[in-house]
Amino acid sequence: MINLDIKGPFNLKYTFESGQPLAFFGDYKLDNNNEFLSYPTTKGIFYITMNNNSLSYEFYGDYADEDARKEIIDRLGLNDDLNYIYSKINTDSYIENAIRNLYGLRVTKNDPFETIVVFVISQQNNIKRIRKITLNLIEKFGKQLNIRNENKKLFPDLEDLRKASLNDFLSLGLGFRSKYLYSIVNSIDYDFINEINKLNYNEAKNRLMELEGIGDKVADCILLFGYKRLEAFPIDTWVKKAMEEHYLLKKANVKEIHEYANKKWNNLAGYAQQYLFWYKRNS
DNA sequence: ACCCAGGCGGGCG
DNA sequence: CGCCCGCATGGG
Repeated sequence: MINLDIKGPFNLKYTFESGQPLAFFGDYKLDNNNEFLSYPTTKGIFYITMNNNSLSYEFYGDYADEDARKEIIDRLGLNDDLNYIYSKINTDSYIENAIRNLYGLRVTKNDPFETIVVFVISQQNNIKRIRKITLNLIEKFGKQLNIRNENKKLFPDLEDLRKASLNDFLSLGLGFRSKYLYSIVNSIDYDFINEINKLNYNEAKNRLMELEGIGDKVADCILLFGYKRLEAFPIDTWVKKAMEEHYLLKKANVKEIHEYANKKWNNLAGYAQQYLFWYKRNS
């Protein structure tokens, strides 16, 4: 057991539940005053316990101690200065309500490849089914890791998913997204994934959108949750609805919405988006 | 039986 | 550009 400090407000439940990658392949339980989160990565499995805002963890797999620590800090957004972020995005009463209702929700930084996979699956889909399909992929293509005589599955990496056929994806429930995922895993490599880090936001988004099945919205999700580009502003049906009802007051195209959001919330539009999305979806 | 879900690609005007 | 359609699948 290793302990981690948390600065500022942090709500593990909201962070886990709010439609970010962990919601699609992690496990969360609340038992008395203890919260438990576990999740697989491509290299190991993490077990996190929260009690009275104190966080401890164990991990298994191919991680040096310091890398495991960094994995959790990134994954849960523990280094974000949430009070500063609130001061920048709390611009009006609507988002103020969202922040009050979701106080401590953090934008997570997930593994870029994992994020590409889950958000390609996410299109025209609902959260429950995204999760089911993602767990199917893990079960079928993830490497096995033995922990205390129990066999666990890791998140499949690029090579694991290259072993899949188009029919494999279809049989796991990906539907019309099967051809997208098949095309992507067979056309990118880890250089492609790492190069995104060196590009500015617009360049990175255009690069991602060259892939089949990645459009404006999915590219923004990958940039926000996989690369933690906080200027990314994914516009799905819920966010579009929130923007039209509370901000733009009329139909606007995605370009106008992006400009408006990044102007209003500076380079933290992605954080604002996550609060608007989850708040709108649950109201 | 319809409608929708963290959309995208392609075709048409 | 904007609009419309097909695309798989399961749940309300």
